Amino acid sequence: MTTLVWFRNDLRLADNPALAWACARGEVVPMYVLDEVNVGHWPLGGAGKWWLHYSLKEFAQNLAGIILKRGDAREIIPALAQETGATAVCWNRRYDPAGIACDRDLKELLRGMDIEVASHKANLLFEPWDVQTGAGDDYKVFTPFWKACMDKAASIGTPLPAPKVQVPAKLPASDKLDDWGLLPTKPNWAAGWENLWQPGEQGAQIRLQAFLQEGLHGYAAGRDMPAHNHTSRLSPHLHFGEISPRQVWHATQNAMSHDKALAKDGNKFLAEVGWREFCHHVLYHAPALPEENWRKQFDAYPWEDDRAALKAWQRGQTGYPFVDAGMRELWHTGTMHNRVRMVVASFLIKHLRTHWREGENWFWDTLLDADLANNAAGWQWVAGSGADGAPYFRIFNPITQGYKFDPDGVYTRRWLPELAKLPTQYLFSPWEAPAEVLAKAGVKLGETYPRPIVGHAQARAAALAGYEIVKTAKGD
DNA sequence: TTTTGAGTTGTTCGA
DNA sequence: GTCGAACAACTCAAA
Repeated sequence: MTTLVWFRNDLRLADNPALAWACARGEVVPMYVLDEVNVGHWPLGGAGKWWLHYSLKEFAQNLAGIILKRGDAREIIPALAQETGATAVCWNRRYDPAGIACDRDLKELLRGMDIEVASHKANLLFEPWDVQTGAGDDYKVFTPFWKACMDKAASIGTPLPAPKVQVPAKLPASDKLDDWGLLPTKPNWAAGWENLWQPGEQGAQIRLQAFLQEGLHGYAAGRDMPAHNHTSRLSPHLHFGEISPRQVWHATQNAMSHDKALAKDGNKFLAEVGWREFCHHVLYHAPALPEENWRKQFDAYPWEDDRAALKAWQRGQTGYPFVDAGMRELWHTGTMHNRVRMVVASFLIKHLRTHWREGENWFWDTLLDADLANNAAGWQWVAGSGADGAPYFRIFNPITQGYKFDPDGVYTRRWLPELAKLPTQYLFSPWEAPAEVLAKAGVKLGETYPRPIVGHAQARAAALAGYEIVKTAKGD
């Protein structure tokens, strides 16, 4: 019996329930659809396209063939099922609103054609509808959510091995990956990225093992220091499903069981995986999360619309070195350290009083790990409009944050070579440096590096004043 | 139903 | 220089 396996963000052989299910039935026709229709407001961003290209390239090799099609999945899948004589179609579930709607339509369509349809849990540890409060509601605060998850950790189960995949000798015609134009050309802003990242299932496993061996010990404290290698850097692999959260969970538990000293770091890391679960939980129960304030009172916030300021932020030219370092890391590598993400997001939202959606859009286009749930929930969290959000008065001081989390200035100097010779004392606020110090470091403010586009104290006061308006606004 | 305790990641001010 | 309190009240979740 032939099964059509529709791969989406689950580009892996191991621990892939849909693939395992299909293999148990017989022959497998693997396929991927570059669907630019069923995406809501969120067509794949530039960085994501780059990753997808290489991920698909490796995946096709591992599978010994995959059918690539571009277009509306609701038309392509039924047609291909018919062409291949598949008696079943299966996939792993996704949780974005447009994807859910598409899958629902397809299910009905295929069943009407007398084709069996099976969807599987693969990309989350816990289905969003399976985690409920005592009253049967969805969770809105992380800590009790994760506690409820941990109470049923036994349900996570064991990762599945990679199955033996029988692909028919003759597959229907496929697009050529290179014809999809997923890689940037003019200009090639991703030059050298292949040295930084290894997209694909193998790269994901290598990354996980490297993290468990080199990064996990000391993770709880080290994860906040952007100059150190204590973060897992698994997020793009997880986003594209080259590794499953269940594999991450088991490997981490395994490491913890062999070294009791890893308990604190391991649980902290798993809680971060828990935040990924929480973000998906929130998105599933509030599908407008990427577009609308989760707390309606924030509709009253008096946002600024300063295009020049937004551009300065995007380009890493705000005059606040810690912020600019992060934005340039993002542009040059397709990622940004988590601590710095919070600082740059706080700066855009609170210092520049720019709507969080501007930041969300920029991250969506430039982050390799851009993920609808994580991105939306993260930005709303910083804005204070989201689930379990930061209180309004938490306004990161971009100077203090630099001193605190990049005490030697290693990270900041790496991304701002024009300030490399500045003593650390002035690195995070060069405008405070005496003229002779600037001269000695070869810094000309306003020429080699910008003056701050806003004053910290002034911007902070303006942000707080904005929240006064939110405070008096009615909820829904 | 009502009550109670708690809530990822911070900053500033004044004693 | 260090340390605790204030920054608001609100919403959430469970007892």
